[in-house]
Amino acid sequence: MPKTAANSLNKPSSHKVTIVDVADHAGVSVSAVSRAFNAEASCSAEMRKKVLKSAKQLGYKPNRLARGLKSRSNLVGILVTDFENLAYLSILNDFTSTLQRNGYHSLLINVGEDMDIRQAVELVMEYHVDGLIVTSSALPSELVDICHSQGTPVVLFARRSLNNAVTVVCCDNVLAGRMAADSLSEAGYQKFAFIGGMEGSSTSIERQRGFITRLVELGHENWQVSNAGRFSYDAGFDTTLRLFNQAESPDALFFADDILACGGMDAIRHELGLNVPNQVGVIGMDDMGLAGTRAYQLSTVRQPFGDMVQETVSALLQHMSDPKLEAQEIVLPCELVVRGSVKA
Amino acid sequence: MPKTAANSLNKPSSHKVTIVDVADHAGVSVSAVSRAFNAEASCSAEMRKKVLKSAKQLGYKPNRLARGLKSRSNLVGILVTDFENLAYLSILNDFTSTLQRNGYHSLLINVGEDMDIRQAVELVMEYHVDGLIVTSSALPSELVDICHSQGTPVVLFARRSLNNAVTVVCCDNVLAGRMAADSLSEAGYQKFAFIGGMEGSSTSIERQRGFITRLVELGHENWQVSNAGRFSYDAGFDTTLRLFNQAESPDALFFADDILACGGMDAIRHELGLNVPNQVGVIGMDDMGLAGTRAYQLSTVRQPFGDMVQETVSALLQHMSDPKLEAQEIVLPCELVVRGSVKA
DNA sequence: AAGCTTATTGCAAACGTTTTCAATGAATCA
DNA sequence: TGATTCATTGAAAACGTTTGCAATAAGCTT
Repeated sequence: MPKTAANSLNKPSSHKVTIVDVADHAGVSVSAVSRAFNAEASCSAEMRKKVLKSAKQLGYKPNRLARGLKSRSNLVGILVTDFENLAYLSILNDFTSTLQRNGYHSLLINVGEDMDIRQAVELVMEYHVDGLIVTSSALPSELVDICHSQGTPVVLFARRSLNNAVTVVCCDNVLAGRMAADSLSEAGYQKFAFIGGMEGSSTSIERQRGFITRLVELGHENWQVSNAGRFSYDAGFDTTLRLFNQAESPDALFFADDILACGGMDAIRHELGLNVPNQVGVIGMDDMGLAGTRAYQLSTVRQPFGDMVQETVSALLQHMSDPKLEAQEIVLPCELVVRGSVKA
Repeated sequence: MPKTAANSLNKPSSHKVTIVDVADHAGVSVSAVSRAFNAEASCSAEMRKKVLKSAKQLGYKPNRLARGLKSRSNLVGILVTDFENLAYLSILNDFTSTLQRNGYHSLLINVGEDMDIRQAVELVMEYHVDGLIVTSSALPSELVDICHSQGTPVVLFARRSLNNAVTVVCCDNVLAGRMAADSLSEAGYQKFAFIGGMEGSSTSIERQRGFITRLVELGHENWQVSNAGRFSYDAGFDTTLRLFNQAESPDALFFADDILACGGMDAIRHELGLNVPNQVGVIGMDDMGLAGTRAYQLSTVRQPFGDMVQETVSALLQHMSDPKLEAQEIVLPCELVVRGSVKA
């Protein structure tokens, strides 16, 4: 006899047990049960004890959807575009665990081909999330307004905003570029190149600006800019190859991203047969795990992702508890990590 | 004057616009509006048109929490432990986008320090998810029962189960181990070692079993097993070093994971100064992006994660539309990817 | 043309919580 | 002791949907 999944009668609490079942069993009102489950509500210790006992006996678990209808959903939307950047795995790890530790849970939205940023925002609003985190992506101020009009706070992660009505957490990408320029210049390299990632990416543009500006300040005139089009190993590899096939090859490269830099280094070493760091100096950005391996020993400008996540969640929590808190811009410092890809 | 976020009156639809506002505006019943928004419901074309027009004018968006109270939430829980394995970024990318394409959204739960697997399952049930995906983790049959008793289908990803009441999608890890053994044996290596990942990980154990069993079948007697304790670069590096400091060093290594293998290769090349593949042969497992770089050129047993994700979602959707569909075990084939870390 | 199916609509009852309000009783103060 | 606060509780009204049921209208069949 094929048994259907839903009607097994093995457990004492067979089907769905609700708040009223608990109330009946404990001989108290529904409101009392509700209050027993909400720490901040007014409820005597003995009442709470009695209710929780009944709840445990019956196997009661509150329905978060129903709760969300009247109060908060405990859901936070996380909008992610950057599934190409390996650093995002650990970023997601940090976001989810930090949010969970604070009693919130992650509605992860993949904004890409099938879903643009505005659809994504509208979607999470339909789920009545208590807060929204937008990673590495511009957010039209019109969408910020939608969120604010519903009382939903938003924090932008790793992305500066033109719109100053929204809180952002990022690092100083311009400064990062300057640090790379200083480091390569000090090491004695002469012919510089910047290799950018995705076309129009604001982070890429800022890093480029800092890098070039600083080179000019230092009196260098031999520099060029190239664009890989994407943040990927292959793009870094190919673009670097193209760069060295031109009339004048550079001898110092700053890549907008570590994965680009790894691709570039492999092209330089294994395809062009040049020595890093003696013939060519290389600096990446982010300090993802791969950068520290013996195979690459990549010098890089470390982006403090861990701290950035903490700051982002913390800012979001603040905005949630105080809706009239005003937007702020939190800029964390980058750090140059010196390894073997630049001359001493 | 400090303006509170929620009471701006710039937009025609200032506060929350609900289904009854739309009904009033369109001059129809609430039920009609509901049906207009649910494709499968009985509703005339003109009615739907009229309703959608009003809805758009008022800026109405259905409340998914309220909907979830009576019917489905369109939420799928994804339980992840493996934030250390870089392959999971692309896996998450595939899961979220595939689910979205089918109208479902991802409640991503990080099961780790603060939240064990049973808390995670109970949590997603509180959100009344329509389905549950559990990645690389054992699921006690008691928890499977909880889900089934609520009518929530579950699919295990990349993990075989002792419990045959639950659908699983995985690859044949034993066969993977056998393929690695065949490849290293054919290349002429003599002294074999298997380096496992996390203690007790079923995938690690199965790969080891296949590897060793096949070696024995092929008549080899010189083999050993070591355990890195984790699936990480450093663990692979250190464990390999230890292995070569023993009396008899191996000349052929099969690692339970690509990242372990990369750590191991770096130890062999840069610390021990040995040549890969001439002095030592190395095979990894998964074929994550890093394996294909010029720096590593790692031969590996490819796990078809993309297909596995598709099969997982597809199986979940089937279970959701037909609750009495019985559990199945979907085993996808692995593939040996030959690169430069094994002699020709 | 009368009866029969079928598609469309509205009414009202869920769905499982939270929260306002008023009521009760205990405790504090003068 | 009587008046006053204060904490605790219950009743009932939301919260914004979906859906079973009955009613109506419209299209077919004979």
